Amino acid sequence: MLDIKFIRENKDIVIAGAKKKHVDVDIEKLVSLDEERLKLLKEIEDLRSEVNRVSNDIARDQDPALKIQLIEEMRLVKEDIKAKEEKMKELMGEWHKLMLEVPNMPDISVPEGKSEEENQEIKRWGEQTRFDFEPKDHLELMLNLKMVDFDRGVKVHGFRGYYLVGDGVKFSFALWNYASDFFSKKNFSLIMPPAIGKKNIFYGTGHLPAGVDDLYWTQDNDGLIATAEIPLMAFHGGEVLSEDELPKKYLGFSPCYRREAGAHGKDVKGLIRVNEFFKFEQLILCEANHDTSVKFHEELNRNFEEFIESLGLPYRTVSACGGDLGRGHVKMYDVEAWVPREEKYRELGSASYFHDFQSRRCNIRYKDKDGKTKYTHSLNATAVATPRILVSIIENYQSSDGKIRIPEVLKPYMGGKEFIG
RNA sequence: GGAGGCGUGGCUGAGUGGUUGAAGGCACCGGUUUCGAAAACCGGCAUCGGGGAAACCUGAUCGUGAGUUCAAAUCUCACCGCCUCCGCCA
Repeated sequence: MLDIKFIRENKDIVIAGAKKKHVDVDIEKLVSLDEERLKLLKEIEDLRSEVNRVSNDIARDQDPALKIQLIEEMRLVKEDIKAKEEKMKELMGEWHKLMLEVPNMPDISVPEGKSEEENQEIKRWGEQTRFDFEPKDHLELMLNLKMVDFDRGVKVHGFRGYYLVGDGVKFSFALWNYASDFFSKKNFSLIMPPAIGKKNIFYGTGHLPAGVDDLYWTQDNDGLIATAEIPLMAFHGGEVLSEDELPKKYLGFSPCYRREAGAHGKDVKGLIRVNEFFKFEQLILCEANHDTSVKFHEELNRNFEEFIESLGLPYRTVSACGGDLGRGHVKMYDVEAWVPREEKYRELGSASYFHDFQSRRCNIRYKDKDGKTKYTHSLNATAVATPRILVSIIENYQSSDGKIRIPEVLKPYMGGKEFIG
């Protein structure tokens, strides 16, 4: 959520920002609605002020006739207030709806573009893996090695259902333990959040209102989290932190549930796009300063790149274009790993920053050194998402006999074994 | 799931319809005192909006939301949360 004052005073910037993100929202309407809101607010408050004043007079005054007269007068004023409040309620409903739709402003460095096709490559690391044999895809490899069972997965969950079995499970644990150690060394505190959350927390990160159909809902109107980012942001919701406890760095680990409602026909096979998976997520709350946000954004992204490098996966980093950014994002990098069979880079995770867009919605503030209360900035980035990352590891580390060489750094977590299979 | 109790400022704790944004205490900040400190004494100390250059004026806030009333921390209803007991359970 943006500050209405900012929107009011920088209408043109906000309109341009929304346009860059290809978000259709009527800023002109919001601003004129806000003018109306302030005018009505003033009227209501003046009337209330009168009621307050006269009510005190009534309490003090001893003359019963005068009392009755004042009470009668106030009854009329009350009716006036009621009518105006009714109007206000209506107006606020629309005002709020519009406010939630206003996207955060993308950074000037964000490339123009409508969809992910126009994301801009900013870095490449490693040689694209080539084989002197016909490489298999992860599906075939993992099925042969009995790491995954899709037939029974679909039988049980339906479309996008899967079981991880045997070494598929072991490999996941290895990655989780490795990630936990790797990021803990970078001073992130481990958290396992609730995966079921009350509806309001989903507004905090910006997953609502736009993403209703992508989330799962329980009969109690709670939602299943799509990422640990959601409960991690809610963690300090409503709190006022002090500046010296910032930055807060958290490494959340949680199951993630996504309906992938808008993705029918996309990635229908394999482990790239599934309805439930596990993810370690980096999250930072820091002081409200653009340069600080940028610094931590680069740091988060670099952490993730280092992690991928340590696994020896060739990757590229792209800067997401305006149209590919979520509403709350100021800027986002995607890290994409090389998938040999498809001969293309596929997303492994992303790093984003939000300025105070999320903190404002979550009401996370801090007292700065001058004692002023401000909204923190927030950032987050993937640490590792399984089973998606298995796709690129399995395909890049395959040998001609269908075995999978285990990446050096994971060996200690796989009981020292060299190969799967 | 059943029964009961509770929710007031950073903490504690008064307050059951009328100048109560809220007594008292603790904590905190400033001052007096002191070589310095403690103690004592004096003063200050909620948040978020609106108007204003400012002084200041004004609205809202006692878990949340609605209602009754000229007037609500106080009365009514719903919801949320916490505690105790019973049931169920990894």
